Amino acid sequence: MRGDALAELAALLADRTRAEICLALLDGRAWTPGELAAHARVAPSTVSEHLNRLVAGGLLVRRTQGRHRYAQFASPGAAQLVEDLAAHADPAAERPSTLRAATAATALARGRTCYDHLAGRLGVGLADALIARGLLDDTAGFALTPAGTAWFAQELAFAPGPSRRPVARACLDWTERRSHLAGQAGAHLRTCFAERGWITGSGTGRAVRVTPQGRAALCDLLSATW
Amino acid sequence: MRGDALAELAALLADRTRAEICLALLDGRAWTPGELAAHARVAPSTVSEHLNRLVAGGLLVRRTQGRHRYAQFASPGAAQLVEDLAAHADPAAERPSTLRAATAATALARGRTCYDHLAGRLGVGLADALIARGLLDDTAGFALTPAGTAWFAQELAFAPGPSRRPVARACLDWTERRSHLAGQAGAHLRTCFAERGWITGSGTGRAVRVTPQGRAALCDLLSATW
DNA sequence: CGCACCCTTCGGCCGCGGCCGAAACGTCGT
DNA sequence: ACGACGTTTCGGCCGCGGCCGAAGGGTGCG
Repeated sequence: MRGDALAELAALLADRTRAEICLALLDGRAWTPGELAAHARVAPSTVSEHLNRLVAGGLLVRRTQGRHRYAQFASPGAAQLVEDLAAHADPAAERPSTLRAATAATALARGRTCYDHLAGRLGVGLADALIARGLLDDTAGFALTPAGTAWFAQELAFAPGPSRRPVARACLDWTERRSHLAGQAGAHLRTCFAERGWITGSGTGRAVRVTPQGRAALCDLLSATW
Repeated sequence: MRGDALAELAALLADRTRAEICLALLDGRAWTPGELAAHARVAPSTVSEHLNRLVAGGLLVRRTQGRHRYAQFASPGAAQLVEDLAAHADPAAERPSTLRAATAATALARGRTCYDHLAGRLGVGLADALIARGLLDDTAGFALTPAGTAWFAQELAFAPGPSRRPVARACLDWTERRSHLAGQAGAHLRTCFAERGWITGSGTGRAVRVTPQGRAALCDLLSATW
């Protein structure tokens, strides 16, 4: 293979600010340019240019939502690459990872929060189940069907608030590469499930675990199994 | 962790010439600056500076031998890092690797030639066995003991040639991170073993396999098992 | 012992690229 | 519709770093 390709890829991470950005993104969240600028202590315009390069290089993708343009990893492989490099660059930070991060990573992949809603395999699985039952329409983004609106109201006591925030919205999942449910309905799932004791935050991070009661309830409610 | 460390590591590979060097070194051989300069099409002085950076960064180590100063990877982990990056930079080149390179890599780690002598676990194991039997002295580099000289002459029909090349020399092994036997005696082991049918070159590369007869003979000769 | 060769260090040139501020664009909220 | 805000593009500055050629060691060979 040509060295140019390798050098080009490495150059993406060979800048302090871009490295800082990728390290921040390693938490799996999607960050806005403004957040990243504050985090890396540079001007927003600078971050914008860096994001352009990282996207062009295939490491990141952008998702535009209102006046925000979130950035996140393009693939688990890209994130993995950054993690490998970071581990080699700072072996000390790897130590606590060896066992803990491995389980933490699988826990995050299993289920986690994404801002205020549920993501990971749990989030994607929920969305799949809702679609399969005809409660969620995924033909153009995500939208609750009439049956879905009724179901949310009856089963989960959900009534859309007056906010302009969309009721249902598709949110691309980093680990699963598929969409999970965000928006008011997505946020309601999280709070409602937590109130009913169906899910618990496991550990300090954003990982989420389904309780035995939750497993039974969800199985009953959606014919879904976790 | 700080982004600086990650950026610094990535910067090592973020240059076309350095990337070319590392890619060349991926074959496990130790290259001279001159060879690398010809390979990368730059002046020797340029390569020299690049090697300085790569060594300072911990990716490479140098081994000086006569008027040559060979460069090779500092550790299997460093080589792995470059391979990971290269695979991500050029996924097409990865395809033939998936199965073949995996087995090839283990084959190389098991036994291979290093210029004209034996390396890998095979080479390191041979050196260990010779030391254990008091035939090879490793207190200051490698040197044949009187018993070793007699043993090489009797068992392997080895007589040192008139060349100025040292009879025994330690050669740092890339995969094993320990020394194997080079020099006239090391080269003789290889040719003699091959003549007797104890080893065969497996495949097109530099991988070497011990034949069943070789296994028995070596076990008999050195109480060593491969 | 001296020549030839390999490699390194040094000095200088040049271009790439990161940084910022100003200005343009689009979205949200009133 | 208008102002506020988040983001991007553009222009310009500056410094880092890759490149080479020349000069200076160290090693091997005759």
